[in-house]
This record gives sequence, structure tokens and C-alpha cells, in this order.
Amino acid sequence: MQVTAWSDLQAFLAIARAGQLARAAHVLGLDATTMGRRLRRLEARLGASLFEQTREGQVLTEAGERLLAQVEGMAASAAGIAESAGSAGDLAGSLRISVPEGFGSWFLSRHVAAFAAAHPRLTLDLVANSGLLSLSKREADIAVSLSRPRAGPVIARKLSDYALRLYASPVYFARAGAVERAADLTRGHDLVGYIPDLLYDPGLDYLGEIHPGLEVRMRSSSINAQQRLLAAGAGIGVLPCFIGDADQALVPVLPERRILRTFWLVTHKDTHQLARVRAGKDWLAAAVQREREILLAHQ
Amino acid sequence: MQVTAWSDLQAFLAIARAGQLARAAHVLGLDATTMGRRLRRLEARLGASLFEQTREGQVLTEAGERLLAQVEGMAASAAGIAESAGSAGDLAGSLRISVPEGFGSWFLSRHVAAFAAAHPRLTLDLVANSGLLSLSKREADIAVSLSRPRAGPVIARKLSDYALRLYASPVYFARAGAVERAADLTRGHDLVGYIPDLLYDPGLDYLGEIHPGLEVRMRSSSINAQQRLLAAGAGIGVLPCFIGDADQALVPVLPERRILRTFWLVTHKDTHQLARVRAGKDWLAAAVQREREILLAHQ
DNA sequence: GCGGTAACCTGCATAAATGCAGGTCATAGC
DNA sequence: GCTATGACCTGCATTTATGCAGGTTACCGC
Repeated sequence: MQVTAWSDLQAFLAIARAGQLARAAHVLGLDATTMGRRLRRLEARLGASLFEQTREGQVLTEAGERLLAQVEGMAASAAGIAESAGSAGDLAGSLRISVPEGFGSWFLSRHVAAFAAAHPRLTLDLVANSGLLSLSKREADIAVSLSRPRAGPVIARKLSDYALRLYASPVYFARAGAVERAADLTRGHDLVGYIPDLLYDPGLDYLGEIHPGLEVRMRSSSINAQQRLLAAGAGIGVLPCFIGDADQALVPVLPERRILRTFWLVTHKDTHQLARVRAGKDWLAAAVQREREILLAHQ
Repeated sequence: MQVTAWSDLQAFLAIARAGQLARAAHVLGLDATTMGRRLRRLEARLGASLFEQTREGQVLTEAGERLLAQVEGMAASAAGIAESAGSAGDLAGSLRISVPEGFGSWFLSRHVAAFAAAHPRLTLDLVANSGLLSLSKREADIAVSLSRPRAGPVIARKLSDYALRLYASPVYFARAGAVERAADLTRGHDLVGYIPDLLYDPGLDYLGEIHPGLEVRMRSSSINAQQRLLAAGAGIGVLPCFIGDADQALVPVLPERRILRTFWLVTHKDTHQLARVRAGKDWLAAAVQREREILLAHQ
């Protein structure tokens, strides 16, 4: 349809500004495959190649440079619209976001001030619990979950992948000895983990990916409690890297054993277009995009 | 998705410029229901009502006026893009359009010069035959058909409704007497129509909608031939109003008996995004939009 | 040539958008 | 109140877009 013309220009602009197709995709909340398709479609529509592929990403061609100058003009006008909407339709009321405990306290907590500053009349309820509030029951406006909900009147989209690793304190190693291989964990080592009966998400069953047969000695339903146990030298456990790497008292164990999980952004289908809900979604997406290196923790 | 933001602004602009939601929908090749949805979505996103409904259509609210000023800025930049694309990517080659014979000769023929002027290096093949060329076999780039193709690698979208009526010459009435009711056609009148065995589209079977049991005395597979027969006083027949009303030698018979049919715009799914194919589609859509009163022939 | 990084492609399942038709509602002129 | 005109709503089928995963290709530094 003709109306995709402007939105493909918007996609083009995002790529030009990001310098990388995948990064632009993430900024706009699209899959990279989709962003590639949109770019191809725009190029077909204009009959011109807009980017050359380089090792670092996409570099504008001459035609792309010319187009960018014009699309920047559109963007300037669009920015004025967003600004007017921001002031004229200043968000008020409250926004309740239910997130995994660790994500809330160790990651989002340093982004809340920016959100509050941007929306002075909006009250943000950041519910960081073991277990999530129900969107179906309208207990929260937005949820960040560890698995994608398949049923119910909700819309889910991938927020970000994140990495986890085993961590322990040097204090613990001094007491219990080093770990050379995963098999070492089956004997003579104390493991910290979740309470199997109280897993609020099957994705929290990490140890099965480290080595079969590992048994947890000290259990908690709270990732914050687990982190403190590890920092105090109580044992070895799996933490998201954005927590483990941030705690100076901890070091990674078998760092090559890197587990990946995904955060999902979930909203209710009836309210996902509300301005304050979209503001929350955009804020979350921008936050994880800005710190995706920390979330992915390649090394 | 966020990328719909710009396309919804494009939809808003079309409504603001057209003054009517349905007209704007047609300009952008959307259904009016869809256009309404997009408007609602934009209003939800911006938290503002953009139009007030009046009897004549949509009138901008204050918020709408402010938004329009900004979106016009985007449109000015977008116009520059279209202009650059038009000149930089000046269309060349050929474009073959297969259309129903009457539509080609009586309607499109007066629009061809404008298209040719706009695309001086593009050769236009307007194939106006009884029966259409096959898009599946790439015999044509675009087809205008009387029914919507359901199978094959093609994309169909409604181009326009058009009206048909019975017509005859005053010369004929002088010879055969007047027609007061549809039933009069079953006796003492000569009917002109298509050859049943050679109907290239079931939609051409009009007489069944006038009155049951009507039999055609003079048959032709060519609408132009039928038109000439009627103009020469040979009988009564059904013509599209854009033909019948244009022929000074003809008058409508039982004008309240107005038949509606639909033209469908068909392209091949692999080539519908090609610039020259899109140019042809846009030209066709604009042409029927410009003369839709003639096509619909309310009175 | 190898390896790291990014993009592209394809198939397929899923989600979202769209089109259509029918019915109802809103606006105004008469 | 009636009528004409336009918009809105809903349900549902269809179409289109998107996401995902896996594999391949392209770009370059080493």
C-alpha cells in the first residue's frame, strides 16, 4: 500500500542514523529481517540503492545521502509533532510495570529517574517481584517476562536477550577450592539457586544447562537474596551477568559456560496503544538498547 | 509498531487534504474502514481528537490544525523525495496494461496523453481487448479485470465500482416503440448483448439482472461493436454509463434500473513494487478517482 | 586463508492489518 | 421528522507483514 511509503522512509532514517541495520531494527522495535525487507522495498520503490554494505555496517550511497537530506527534513517536522504531543498531551496518571526482580533492581532502577524526569506528572509503579502481575487481570500495564505468553489478551514482543553465568565469591573459593570443569560442581561444592516448587517461570531452571545432576543446597525465590548469598561466600550460583558483573564481590565461574535467556515485553491488547503505555514501552526498549552490551555480556 | 507512526501521519494528511475520510481512503488505495482505524490509532497515540465530523465530511479541530501545519512540513520534504525519485529514477522501458475493451477505449484513452507526458521514456501498451492478458504468464504488467482473481501469483485490489444501464437510440424507439417496464423487453424488442459462449467474465452477464428470460438477438464479443449497433438503432442493450452517457446518439432505457460492477486492479506479486508498475497503478487509481462521478453515474 | 562482524535469504508459523458487507449513528438542510 | 450524506462499528475472512531460526554471503583486518 502507498501508505507504507512514509514508514519505509522512517525505517531508512533509522538505519542511516544507526549505521547498522540490526541496531536500527532494534530502535524501531522490529526484527532485523523485517528491517532488511523494508529497506529492499524502499530501494525497489525508489529504483536506487541506498546503502553499501561494509564490515562495520551500512554506509550511505550517493543516492542515500541525497535521500537522507530530505528525510531529515521530514524527521525535523516529525520531531516537532512528538514534542507538541509530549507537551500538549502531557502524560498523567500512573503506569505500573511488573518486572523480574533482578531486572528491576539491578537494571531498570538506574533508568527510572530519567523516565520520571521526562514524565513529571506520571506516577511509575515498578513492581519488581519474584513472579509477575497479571496483565489479563489488569494488575499491571506492562510486564517484562522471562517467557513469551502464548494465550490471553496480551501482546508480546521480544525485549532483549540477556546472558547469565555462574558466579561465586573469592571468599568461597578460598574455602571450597577452585572449579576447573562443570563436573567439579557435582562434588564438594555448594550451589545456590531457585526453589524448584516455586519457579515462577520454567526459564529459571538454569542449572540443567550447566551440568546434569546438579543439586542446590541453598535455595531462595529471590534473585537478590541469591546474589547476597553468593557475595557472602555461601556458594556458587547462576546470575544474570548484568548483576554478577556489577557486583565487585563476585567473579564468574567457568565463564565460557554462558547461558542465554530472553526478556519479553508484554502489554494488554486493549491498552497497548495508550500514550502512557507506549511511553513505558519505548522507555524500556531504549533502556535495553542503550545497555545491550551489559545485558549480553559477551566477555 | 512504532514505524506506523509516520504512515498514520500520511493518512492524516490525506484526510485533511481530501476533507472526507472515504475520499482520502481512495486516494491512498485503502478501504474507508481502514482509514478510520488509522485515524483512530493516530488520535489515540497523540491523545487528541483531530477532526470533527460534519455533514460534508471531516473538519479539523484546533489540535488537528496544529498537527497539519507540522505534517505539511513532512509532506514538503516527501514531495522533494518523490520529485528526485521521479527525475533521478526516470522511468524507462515499457508498461503493458490489459484492460476491458470499453474501459480502454472510452475511459482510459483520454488519460493516456497525461501519462505519456509524465513519463516520456516509458512506452505504454494499452491492450484493450475482449478478454484479458495473463499476468501469471507475464503477458501484461497490469490488468484491469471485471472480477477479482482468486488464484495465481497476483495481487488484486478494487479499482472502482462503475454503473451500467440499458441504452438505445431514439431511431430505434421510433421503429419499435417505447419501453415502459422491464417486462416489455420480453416481447417486441431487439436486444444486443454478449455471446454467452464467449463471455470472458461471468460479470458480463447483465441481462439476467434486468429481467429473467431476456434473449439477445444480436450478439458481439466487442463492447465497441455493441455500442455501434445500439447507436445505429439496431436494438437495446446494456452499456457502462461512461460509454452510454458519452454517446450523443443514445439515451438510457429504464434509467432506474442501474447495474453496478467493479473494476479490479491486478498486478503480479513479483513485480507490483517495480517503479514503473507502481506508476501505472497510481495513474489508474488517480484517473478513476478523478472521474468517479462518470463511472458511478448516479443520475 | 581465516576469523569476526554484519547482512541477506528462505521457509514457515504467527500476528497484525486490511477489505468487505451490513447495519447503525451523526450531521444538517428542508 | 424526514432525507441525504458521511462516518463509525462489528464480525469475519483474507491478505500482508512480521518474527524466528538456521544457513549463507559479504566485508575486511590480520
